[in-house]
Amino acid sequence: MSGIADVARRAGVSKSTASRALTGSGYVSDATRQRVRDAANTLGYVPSTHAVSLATGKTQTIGVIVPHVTRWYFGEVVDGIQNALIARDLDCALFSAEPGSANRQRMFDTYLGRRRFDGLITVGLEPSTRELDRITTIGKPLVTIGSYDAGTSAVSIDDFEAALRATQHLIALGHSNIVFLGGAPEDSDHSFGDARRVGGYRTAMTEAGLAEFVQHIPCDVDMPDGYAVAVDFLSGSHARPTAIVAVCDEVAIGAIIAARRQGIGVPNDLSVIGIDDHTHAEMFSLTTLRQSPREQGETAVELLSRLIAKPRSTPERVWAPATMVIRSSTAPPPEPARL
Amino acid sequence: MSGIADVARRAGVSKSTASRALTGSGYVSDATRQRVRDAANTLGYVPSTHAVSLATGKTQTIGVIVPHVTRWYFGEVVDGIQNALIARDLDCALFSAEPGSANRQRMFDTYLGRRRFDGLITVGLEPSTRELDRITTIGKPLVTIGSYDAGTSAVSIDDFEAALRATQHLIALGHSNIVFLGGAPEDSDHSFGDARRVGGYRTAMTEAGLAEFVQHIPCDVDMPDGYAVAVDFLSGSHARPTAIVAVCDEVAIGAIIAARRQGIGVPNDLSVIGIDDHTHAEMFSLTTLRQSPREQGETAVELLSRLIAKPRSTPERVWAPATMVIRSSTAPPPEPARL
DNA sequence: TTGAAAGCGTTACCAC
DNA sequence: GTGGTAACGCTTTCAA
Repeated sequence: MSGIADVARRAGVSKSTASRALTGSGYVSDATRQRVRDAANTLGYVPSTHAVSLATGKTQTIGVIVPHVTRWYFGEVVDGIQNALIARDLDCALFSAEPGSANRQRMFDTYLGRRRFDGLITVGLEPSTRELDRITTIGKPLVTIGSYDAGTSAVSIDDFEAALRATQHLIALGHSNIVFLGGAPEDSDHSFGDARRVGGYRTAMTEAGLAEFVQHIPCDVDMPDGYAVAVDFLSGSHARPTAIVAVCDEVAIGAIIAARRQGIGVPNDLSVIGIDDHTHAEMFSLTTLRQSPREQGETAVELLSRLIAKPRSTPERVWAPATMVIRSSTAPPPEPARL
Repeated sequence: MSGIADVARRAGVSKSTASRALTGSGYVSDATRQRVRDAANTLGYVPSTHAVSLATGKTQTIGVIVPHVTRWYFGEVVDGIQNALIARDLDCALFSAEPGSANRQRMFDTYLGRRRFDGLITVGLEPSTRELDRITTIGKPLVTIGSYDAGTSAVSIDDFEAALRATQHLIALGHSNIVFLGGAPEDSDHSFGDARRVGGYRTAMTEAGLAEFVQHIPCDVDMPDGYAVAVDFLSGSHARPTAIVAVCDEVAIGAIIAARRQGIGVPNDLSVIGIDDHTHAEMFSLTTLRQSPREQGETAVELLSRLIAKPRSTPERVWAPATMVIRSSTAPPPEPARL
């Protein structure tokens, strides 16, 4: 574990010169620079990041806050962030903030306060006002992925438009009785992306004169609950819808499985469209709006790096693309419905 | 951003006393301790971790190496680790090491060398000998989850026994033509847990005098590939097996979906058993051996903490439990097979 | 029980 | 171009 002093001695220069040669800041002759580098190499010199941090005030770390890492979207984003970070020689400190957990509170109180990061990326975070307040008073650059939008730098798809297009696709196929499946109930106070998607659906329906058919069936945003809720309402006595817009692919897939279980053919009896293009979407021939959380993670790192380099620059809002991928879970409604 | 000097001044003591009072090391009178604490509180004092690290040599961070975070097992483990870490006031530095990626190499070379962690947890890592070498020469405490076993502290289920029991369950139901689905091919050089599971299956079959039926069908360890490969061999012309032992639940679920698609009834025509008790297992009524990656993560943190506290202590090997959860994807073989 | 001062390993300012 | 030296913010002897 040799330090910069050892390197300097071996290269026959002072610590300051060695530092300059190694970090590339300030004037050093090419000859000395080479000597210092050689010395560092043969010594296997690795700078102590603590010392560097203490001296520079930079941590070379960025913090990532994520509700949990087990849902597809979050996992992909984290992997994307990781990749971008490694390429830039930055460390990734992961903080999970499961909604409602004691640890979340602790994380906000203790961890954030330590400021062991040069910048923060929050993914899918739906902060309470108290939490939001905490985050902003930290005073570190911040980029938000796929969640709230408070004038900070942010990247996400346009949730409203994605759901709008998904719904319009169904309408164009001839459907009228279209249901929106998934997300928190309308009156819930923390519904961010979900709520915008419901909004897009609602608007598409209304604009097409189908306001009477508008129906939002809330459920947890995961496959098992999508399945369970779909089983329930598909077997209900009311007029079964001919199409479903799901809040995301996981819920869509849950619905497809539910339908199959009940002998309801997809897409012949029921069309289903999702949002995401989940890894499993192809397997279920799911028509969906593709987004790439991985790339969103990379983009966020890019924005954050810029913010760290120029702290006073204005926040940027990046709209990630969502492109329609038509597979075979959507089709025109069955004949009777057309009458 | 007040420092310990400010606290000391406000409490009317020296920096050293303030430090002792706050860290709880060394003698301080109760009265002064209280005064220092009050001062720290009103000032909102947060120690600079860099300075602390520099002075103590401890980083208060533990590193977690994981291939990626998008598979169920890994995601759950990481969440478990996170939870345990937060409770101990430790930071989590995440390193992804996707097999074969350029970043993996970079991570091993650069990141590990920085030693910005007091200990390391590797999850499902299947290290090359070069990588293994690198990890051990780091000289930091190490705990391994669900992967190789090199005399270091480790936690995982007994893969061999889990597959053995899964297979025996099928045999007890009356099956003979039982296939093992998933994992790397036998001759692959990096097959760790998978290979042990194949071994358990093979042993159970042999012991039951069913050696002639032994058949390992490799596939990637995820649902889409389990599905694809199952579609293939279930529709093949050869005698279809009456039961499948899947390397994990994701593959098992893929197989179930494949079977359904082909009109093969589960469990009437085909029994399927998995290992994991994946979040989706219940939804597919999957019989499986339950393990809790979350708890394994927590256990690993516990082992690691002990190792960090007493660096010379001997490594511990923890076998996580795997308990059979019988749902309805397994049943006796169809009549013809019994003859 | 307390305080002064010496590190910990860098960077950065300021002379030379 | 280069070297001396003072930070950076804390912990930890060692005296008192």
